[in-house]
Amino acid sequence: MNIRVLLVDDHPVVRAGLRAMLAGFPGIDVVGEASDGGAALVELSKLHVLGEPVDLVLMDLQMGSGMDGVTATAKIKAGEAGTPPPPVLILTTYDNDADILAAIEAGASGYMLKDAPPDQIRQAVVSAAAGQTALAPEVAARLVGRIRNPMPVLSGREVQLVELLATGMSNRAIARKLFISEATVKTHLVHIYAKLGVDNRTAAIAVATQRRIIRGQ
Amino acid sequence: MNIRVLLVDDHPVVRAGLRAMLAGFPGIDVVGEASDGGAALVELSKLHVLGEPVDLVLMDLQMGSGMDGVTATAKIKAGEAGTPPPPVLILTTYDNDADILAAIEAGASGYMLKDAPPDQIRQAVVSAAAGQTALAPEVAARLVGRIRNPMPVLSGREVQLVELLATGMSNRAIARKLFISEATVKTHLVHIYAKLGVDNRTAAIAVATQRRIIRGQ
DNA sequence: GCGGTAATCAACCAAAAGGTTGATCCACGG
DNA sequence: CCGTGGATCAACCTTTTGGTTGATTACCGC
Repeated sequence: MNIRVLLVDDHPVVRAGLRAMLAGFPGIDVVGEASDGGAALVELSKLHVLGEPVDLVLMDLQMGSGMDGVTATAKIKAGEAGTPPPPVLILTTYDNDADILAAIEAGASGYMLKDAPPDQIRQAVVSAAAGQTALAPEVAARLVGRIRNPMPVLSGREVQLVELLATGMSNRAIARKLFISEATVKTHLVHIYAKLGVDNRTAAIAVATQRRIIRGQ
Repeated sequence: MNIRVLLVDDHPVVRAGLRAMLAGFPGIDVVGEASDGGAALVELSKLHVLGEPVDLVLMDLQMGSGMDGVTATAKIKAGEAGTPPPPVLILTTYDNDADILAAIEAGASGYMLKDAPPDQIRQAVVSAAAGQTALAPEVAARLVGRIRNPMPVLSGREVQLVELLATGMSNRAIARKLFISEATVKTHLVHIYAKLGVDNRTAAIAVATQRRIIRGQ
């Protein structure tokens, strides 16, 4: 029985590339495409009622418009497409802590980088479809590094704070955005500064960007 | 006579996608691939001595490693591949002012976005190979908007300030580093905030990074 | 169940940053 | 030669951040 894959990426070029690449591998069939998370949910449900179940969703995290990959992953895992939730394999361009944490938290089964060689992508697809976890070597190394060196590591919430910091938001704005008090924001910041070895928000952004805790662009 | 295209992108997936997409269009042949700018120059020269000239280079600007697209474009236009310089069409993910300007300055004949529909890409390839300029609608709109409403430009000193800002230095530290008073630093910052349309240093860093006034990462 | 960690909030004070006004000096161009 | 804009500085005041202390809730692992 072949692995039935749904592609989700907002770039037609990338969808064509994945389709062409996966077509070269026996045992893998691309049964659908979608340009964003919302379309993916619709496509999943459509394929389900047609009796053509999807074994694996291959999805980019960053979508230019429409529902983003993290949200879509969470909704798929929650069964909101009206289907038994298939594994979701993230295939994206960047490897930073924030993206990886968000994807795993949302229920992704794997995290691969787009510049991976074709065979690595093939293996990841097969593993993820079989219910296993598939991580790119770069990603795996990051996670192992975190475990080996657990002290200077930011919690998920703290990473989220740093991301908002980097957009230039004030403490008040962050508090409103996260529905918490300014006092809590300040507490988080103090912890973040201590962990990163800095004493102000701009230095925290600089260090977090350099350590690839957040993405610098 | 078909248009002979060389693909340059560090993502195998994207190269496969472009190859598959262009294969569907009559009159266009992909005659080579390269994973970065340096490899592109080598490939160009190799195809030249083989008597298989390239009519168009289709290239991404951001290459993970190796020579970046802007440098490669400039070198191709300077004839450093030992060939009559073919037109270079940029096909990339982002539409930043700085990227567009850099590409055009380096001699690119066009600037398209990867999320463009296949037919738009086809038209751009044909136009660029014919020596015309091909701009994505989003890019054209940006350039026109820039002319109509020119963004205030930071002075050299101000850019220098923003660079130091992004390293996380305090006003006092910046003052000492530049041998000026804190008052002067604050004055510069006020001007910078006004020009960038923000009201604090982190937002200034975010905007400056996004506009590629400084480099992130 | 106990101890650790994460997340939440409050009050307070000190330090830094933000905003305003006004001023001097210098270089460059019409 | 006079205006414009860049770079420099000062005084003053308001707002935001940073640093500390202390406390509650909840979950997780042993």
